[in-house]
Amino acid sequence: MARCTVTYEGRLQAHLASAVRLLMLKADGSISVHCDDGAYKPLNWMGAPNVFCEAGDTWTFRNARGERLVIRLEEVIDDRSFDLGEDPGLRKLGVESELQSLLAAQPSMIEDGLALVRREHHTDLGPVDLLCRDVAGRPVAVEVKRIGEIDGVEQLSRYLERLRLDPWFRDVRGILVATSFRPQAKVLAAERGIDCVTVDFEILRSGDVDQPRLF
Amino acid sequence: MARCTVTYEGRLQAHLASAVRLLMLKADGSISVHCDDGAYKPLNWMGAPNVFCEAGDTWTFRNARGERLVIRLEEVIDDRSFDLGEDPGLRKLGVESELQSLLAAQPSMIEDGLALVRREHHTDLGPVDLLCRDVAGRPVAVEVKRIGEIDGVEQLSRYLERLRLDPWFRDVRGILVATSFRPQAKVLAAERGIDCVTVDFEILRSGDVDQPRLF
DNA sequence: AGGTGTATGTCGCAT
DNA sequence: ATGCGACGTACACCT
Repeated sequence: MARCTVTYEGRLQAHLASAVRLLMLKADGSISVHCDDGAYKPLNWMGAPNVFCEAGDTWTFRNARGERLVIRLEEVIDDRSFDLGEDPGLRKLGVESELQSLLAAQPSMIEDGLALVRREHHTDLGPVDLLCRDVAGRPVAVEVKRIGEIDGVEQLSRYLERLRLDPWFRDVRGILVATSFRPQAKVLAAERGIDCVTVDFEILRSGDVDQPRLF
Repeated sequence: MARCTVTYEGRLQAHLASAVRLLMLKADGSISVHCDDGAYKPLNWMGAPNVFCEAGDTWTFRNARGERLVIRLEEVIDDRSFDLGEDPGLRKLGVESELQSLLAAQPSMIEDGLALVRREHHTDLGPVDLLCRDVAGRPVAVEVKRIGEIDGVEQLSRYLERLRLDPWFRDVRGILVATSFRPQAKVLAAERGIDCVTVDFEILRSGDVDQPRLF
């Protein structure tokens, strides 16, 4: 805890005038500067790896990209150090990768009779989440999102455009699957001839045999 | 500083097994949980505003979106409180807004004879950064980015598509201006008939009369 | 090292 | 409240 000024020069220039702030120096060599508002973002920071240089009351951190963080300490109010040890880390459920594997195991939840051909099918522009075949034998590119937004429509559009250059996928159609949709995404999807399908995590999990449990 | 377990349920489910961590409670009521790695992201957090409930060794934070963060304290190692006061805040230079105003003041830096018609011209799909007219009198939509990426091309494409529905802008062309470009962005821009122009902050600032200075 | 996609992104601004 | 774009986005993953 210290009264300090902070200067960052790198992707932009930033300056913090003198005030009392929390300086957090971590085991990996990273540094962050926090004020008394905002849970998530530090005011300023420098990630690891960086080169630390102490000169009098001035701390300088430099990284490989030529960025520089300079902290001038005017008054150290409190200085404490703790040994935290290794952290077991965060276990997460309900992210896009889980959604994708649940849907890969039960593609008929997307559309009646839909069959999985391949997961993460590679195109020049990136991977198609699920490549399927519908009940009529027509190829279907499925893009999976937690939330259906305009970017997801654009992404699937690019994949479809690229796939259709291949005679095998000339008549491929697209489905955007998500747990919820923004209105604008639905509008754009309709314009592009892409179907939007809403799915539910609970229902998908209840239909899958070996579902993980957190608690 | 405390040995604790943490559970979050909201946009996803997350769980942290028992370990020693830094719990940061700020003046705005926000809470964040930090381990000994990573300058930027907390392991878990709940922003303000939220409702705090203390019951024995268990802290619960709830927000309006129905998200819930539960911290179970197993051992408090250190508990300190500091008054930081108001922070003067971060002053920044070199962000997109500065780039846009520099270019608005000197549109000829984008292309010879280019003249500004309007900044932030509104379309149904969002604002066009700079609406201009070229030396031949043809309308030009300019999208300004610090870094030219594929998203910027998509964004400008959407604006152009929408503008061209208006007879006044039937023959509008697009220019993406940035201080640097990703190769993929240039490829997609070429496909879409969009020009890419690279500019330099230093040169733009030197051509502008009242440029701000941080230090 | 560079490109791409995800995120409990956050944050600010306009509607 | 929601939509939308910027951010030193960070971060994991892949080539």
